[in-house]
Amino acid sequence: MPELPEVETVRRGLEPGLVGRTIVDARCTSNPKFTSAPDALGATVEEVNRRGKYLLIAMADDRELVIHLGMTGVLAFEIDPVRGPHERAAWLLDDGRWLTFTDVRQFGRIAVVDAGSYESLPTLAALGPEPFDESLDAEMFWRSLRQSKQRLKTRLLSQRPIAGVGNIYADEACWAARVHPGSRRITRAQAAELLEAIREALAAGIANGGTTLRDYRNVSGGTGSNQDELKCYGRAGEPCSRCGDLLVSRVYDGRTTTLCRTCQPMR
DNA sequence: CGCAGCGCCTGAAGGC
DNA sequence: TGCCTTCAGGCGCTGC
Repeated sequence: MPELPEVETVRRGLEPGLVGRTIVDARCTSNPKFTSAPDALGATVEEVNRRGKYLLIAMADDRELVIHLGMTGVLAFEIDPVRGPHERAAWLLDDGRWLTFTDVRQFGRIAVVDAGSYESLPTLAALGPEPFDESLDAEMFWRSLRQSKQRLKTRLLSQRPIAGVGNIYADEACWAARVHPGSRRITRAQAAELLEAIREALAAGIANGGTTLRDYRNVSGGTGSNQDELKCYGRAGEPCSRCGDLLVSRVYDGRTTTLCRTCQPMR
């Protein structure tokens, strides 16, 4: 499930091959989530940017090609792509290569919008600050968390307090910061610890080329290695590497959550 | 307006 | 072996 580190890895892989290229052909399937892909036809790519989990491909006509990978979206450069059953869209570049978008579960999304106009993508329009934005400090983060009565985990996944955190990195960061993901109120000090833990977890994810549990691939088809470094996510039933107590699994607002009851007390 | 709940979607895995 | 059920989960949408 691509979260910020996976999307950033994809962004870095796309950038050198995409900037300066003009889109000369395009195709898509009939699922409305992907039918905007051909709207980028004729445009020249100026920048490959990212906000949270969204790829924002800036084009010379002041529009943006927005791509969200959803759960199983994979972008790849290919010379002569086999149009497999899961290909949802593809763009032919003026150097003869195709950029293909495959997405088994079709949770991804493609949109072409006027630059910065995100009304059709409400989560992007209301996205919180980038994790590595220096103007985001612990006080601001704590205030944003406090604004809501939602559980901490749910609030993090809303993308409002901070952009780009999904289920994996939320569990990892809460574990590292010793805060309970089901908590509805955390202290200023806990928020400071959590912000630092989120930054460390995401930075590690990027450094390791992302987390590949099943579907995630970079644009070269390779896997990441961060799955080998996870301390909490997906390890329910195994001993906590910090205290030895068994990690447990909970469901909060429909999201499976792993935590250590000893290291992460509710208060 | 905030937020809980649901639906989308398919393949893997587990139960019988 | 094969059928059926459950699960994974980000985000958009609906309705309270």
